[in-house]
Amino acid sequence: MALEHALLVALRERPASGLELARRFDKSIGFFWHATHQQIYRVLGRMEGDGWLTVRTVAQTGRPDKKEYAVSAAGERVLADWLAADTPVEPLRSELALKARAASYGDREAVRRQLTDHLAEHETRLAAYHQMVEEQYPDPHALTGADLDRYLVLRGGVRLEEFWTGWLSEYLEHA
Amino acid sequence: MALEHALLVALRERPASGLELARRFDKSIGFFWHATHQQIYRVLGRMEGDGWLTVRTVAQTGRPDKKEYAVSAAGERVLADWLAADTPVEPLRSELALKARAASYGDREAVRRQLTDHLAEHETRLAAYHQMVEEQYPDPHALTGADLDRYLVLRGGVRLEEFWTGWLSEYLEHA
DNA sequence: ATATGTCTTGCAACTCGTTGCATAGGTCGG
DNA sequence: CCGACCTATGCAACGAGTTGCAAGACATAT
Repeated sequence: MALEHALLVALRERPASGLELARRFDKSIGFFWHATHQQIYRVLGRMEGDGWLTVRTVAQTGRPDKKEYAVSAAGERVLADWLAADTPVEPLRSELALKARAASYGDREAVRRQLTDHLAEHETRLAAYHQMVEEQYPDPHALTGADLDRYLVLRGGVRLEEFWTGWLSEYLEHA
Repeated sequence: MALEHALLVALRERPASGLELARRFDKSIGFFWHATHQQIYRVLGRMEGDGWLTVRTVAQTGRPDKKEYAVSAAGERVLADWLAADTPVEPLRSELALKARAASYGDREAVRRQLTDHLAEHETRLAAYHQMVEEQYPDPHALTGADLDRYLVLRGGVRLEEFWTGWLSEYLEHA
């Protein structure tokens, strides 16, 4: 029930088409959210039907038309209501942690290999996030408002990758 | 598609009934997994039908009978195969991070309040995990095999809560 | 002009998970 | 005995999310 809100946030930052949103969800917003294009299209349609969004067809040169969505006044209210509502502490699910716990019931070396692969992947992401911080936020102390929020969430992405690399390193070192 | 495997792990550690599993999933295994009892009952039934589990009805004093499930030989094979299979890096979803990013589109103070609540909750969990480490693993260096795995996953729980408390503190301090 | 590719949107079927309710056995207090 | 409550299992309906496929618009190359 929260993809709607993720889309409202993304469209509030900048109006976009379904495919553009799908791409954006693989990037900045994607640190803490993810969605496939089908899911996005379906929900966009429902939100438009509910009057939360306005659409306009945009002709493009060399490409098919696109439908650009923007947040309506009603959508703004939905967004504000959601922001004010309590947020449950989300339950976690990590298949990898489950495998780490169960390693002795199968091929322990195979499990180690997967943890090693994930460690490399999270190290790559961590480096990418660090680069984003350097390039996009050279002077964090000067930030305010939405820019500061986005920077601090990116910091959360950095910290999350540090959690993964730290824990996986600890496991691989001791087990 | 992985709740099956979580149940195999839990039942491999110790045979149990549906309700006992539901309770266990709120505790140790629950650091990195979660499931409701309905979901558990349904999947247990399917797994039994697939021959992954064996059942025996256990009479209890002062309570209704329970159906105690255990992993069959076929279930052992499924478990081993799963442990050897690649694990995709799981996409993350955090409604709270989304709200942090969107704070300027609504009542910023209300968002801060939620982050503060979550910070308190994660500090509580962190303290509980630390206590578990002290009580259950007084001498980590002596651990091996499945015990060591369980300890290291609990360490992951500690590190994850440290991520949350660290990030939320940073956000609240600067935004 | 035809084939190939890619951008954009979308449908249909399926699995997974949650919520609300139901049923049955058993305890304990009044 | 009756009502309230706990344990244990389960059904039905719904919503959310994924996967596979399709179709139309436009571009480029052969």
